[in-house]
Amino acid sequence: MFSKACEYGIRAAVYIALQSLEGRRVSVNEIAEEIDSPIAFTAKILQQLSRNNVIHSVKGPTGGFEIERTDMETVKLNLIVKAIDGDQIYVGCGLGLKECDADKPCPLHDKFVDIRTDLRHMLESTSLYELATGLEVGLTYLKR
Amino acid sequence: MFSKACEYGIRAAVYIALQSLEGRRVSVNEIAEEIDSPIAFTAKILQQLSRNNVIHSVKGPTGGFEIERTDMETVKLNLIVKAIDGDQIYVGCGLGLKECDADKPCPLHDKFVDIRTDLRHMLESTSLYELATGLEVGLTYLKR
DNA sequence: TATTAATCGGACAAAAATGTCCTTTATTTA
DNA sequence: TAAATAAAGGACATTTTTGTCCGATTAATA
Ligand code: FES
Ligand code: FES
Repeated sequence: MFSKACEYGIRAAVYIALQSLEGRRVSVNEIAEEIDSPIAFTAKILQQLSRNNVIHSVKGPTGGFEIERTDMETVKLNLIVKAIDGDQIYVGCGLGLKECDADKPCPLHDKFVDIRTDLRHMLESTSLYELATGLEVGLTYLKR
Repeated sequence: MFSKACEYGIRAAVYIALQSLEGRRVSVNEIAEEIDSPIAFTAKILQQLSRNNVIHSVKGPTGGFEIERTDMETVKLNLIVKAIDGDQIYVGCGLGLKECDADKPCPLHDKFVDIRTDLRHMLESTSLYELATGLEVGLTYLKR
């Protein structure tokens, strides 16, 4: 469904949000440890998210990654997915035709669009804050 | 969502079903031409589908691929997807945790499972016959 | 029976995704 | 001001996916 990079990106962003709620700024090393992801690869993904203003980075000692409280409510998952995986999942044809076009649809078009629309709505309506608070309460996990 | 191999596999199976309805057996070359896919790669995928009894192959002159009329009604898309992509899309965690486990869920679990379940039901209820007849009527396309 | 047409299967090649390493840059603090 | 710390970024390595090539096998037909 999502690329590995995107999965790490979402998990990392949720972890950063969680720690930002506590006023803590976190390093790549801590993030990778807490979400069980490869450090250097995670660093690349965090750069992407930073460039796309999903998270905020600070260089130097006491530096690290954080998310403003207001951002973590306005930033929805679709922003992260688009930043990392692009928009193929939102606009691409389920059977791989060059474009998804309702005027010349593939055999699966109608049924596929239903699913894709649900997925899009879900991603557009889910904020980092919502996911982080579930974590905070101890109901959900970022690694196993 | 699906791998390229799986996309080609579904398109190929639908085309074979369509031609089998006309009593025609089709070659890899014709299939690849009609669904706009790489010939040799398509051949590999057809082998997989043949081994998994999704389609039937016949060697030698006048040979090719076909699907029994009864099979094309009982074979649902989930069989093709499982044969080619495995079952990660059915059982995997949306955020990439080692397993998806409702007892120790990732932050996205509930929302992701809803989508995944819809997708699974769609694939389990859609037959090749259904997709092929849409094509036959000229409402849908396998290439663009 | 020889030729031909088709899939099968294995080895290989190319491209994309995933992952690593190392140097540079910015910033804090001693 | 020097040392230490942390992200940024570029080059490189590995793995997976996608795609190609070619000889072996099977079966129809002249
Ligand atoms: S054309 Fe295939 S999903 Fe729309
Ligand atoms: S645990 Fe992540 S989707 Fe179920």
